[in-house]
Amino acid sequence: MTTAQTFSIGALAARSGCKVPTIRYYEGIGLLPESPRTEGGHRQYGDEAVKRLVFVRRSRELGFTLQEVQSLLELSSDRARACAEVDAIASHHLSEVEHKIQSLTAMRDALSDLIEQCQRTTILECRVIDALSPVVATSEPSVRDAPLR
Amino acid sequence: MTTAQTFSIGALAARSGCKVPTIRYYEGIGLLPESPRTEGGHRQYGDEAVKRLVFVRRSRELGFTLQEVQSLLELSSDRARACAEVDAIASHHLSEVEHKIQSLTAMRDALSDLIEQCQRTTILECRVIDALSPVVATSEPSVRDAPLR
DNA sequence: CCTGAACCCTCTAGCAACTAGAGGTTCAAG
DNA sequence: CTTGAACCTCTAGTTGCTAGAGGGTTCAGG
Repeated sequence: MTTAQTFSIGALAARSGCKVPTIRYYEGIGLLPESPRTEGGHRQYGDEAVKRLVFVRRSRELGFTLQEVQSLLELSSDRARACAEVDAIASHHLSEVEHKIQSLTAMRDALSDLIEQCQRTTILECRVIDALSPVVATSEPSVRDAPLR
Repeated sequence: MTTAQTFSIGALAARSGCKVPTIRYYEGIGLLPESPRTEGGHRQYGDEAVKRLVFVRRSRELGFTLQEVQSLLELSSDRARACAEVDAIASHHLSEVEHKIQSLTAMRDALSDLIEQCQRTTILECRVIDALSPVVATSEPSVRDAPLR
């Protein structure tokens, strides 16, 4: 007899690997459906909730935004549908991740260069501070044109 | 005669590469000192402000938090001080950056594996959805123990 | 001197994705 | 029945800005 078991939000948290407040938060923003309640108002869950929540957690671990997770969840429920949209979301996300890796790598290289050069003496000679400190034209607004943004 | 020139927040933005609201925000949180004002209440800046702001912008580009930037600014003003603290901040930040790179790289690898495996058919066979969807024990709370947090 | 455009002002609210806390209620074991 | 753990809601905080409303100032041209 595998009767449909229900369990509390704490148990769901333990089974899914999410924290209790996070689950409530997800429900609040509509990522999880509102659960049935006990008479006293406590949330009750079943195995479906665990599945959905683990799906969310894994997606989050891969760096998908909650918006993307929402879309993935919707798409995943329609099993006959073409998975091109899933692919599009994943590919787009992949390129964002790659972009982040690139800028972090650039940061890392710049930082380690700086740190290496620093001879651990005084601020006066610190390469780190040096590199951050700009040399400003003594008075006239000559740099006015630079369209930095 | 290089008289001390003053200029508006817009000009400071142009010279520093920061946006106007960002400058006001920095002032609001105490990262920049309150500037003098014109009679009408407009902020007035000089070259010092440009230096400080470019320092901030460069630090931000290297990924330092505003807290860290604050500390770096304070340290940098004391030119006789040992730069060990600067080094500590930078090194700590470097290790955080490296850590982020690692987790993003792991994400990237997992994602590109998934996407590669997906044969662009239907959701039913989509590897991406597969990988995200958990296989849950049919009823009993057997996984209860996992102390994930 | 006056007008009008371009700039400036403050204040509030919003984003992502939670986390923390206050203050109160329910559940389940003993 | 009592107790303490777990649950409830609600608000506010985090980071680093950005956007908007609703207004005031500045300054060059006429």
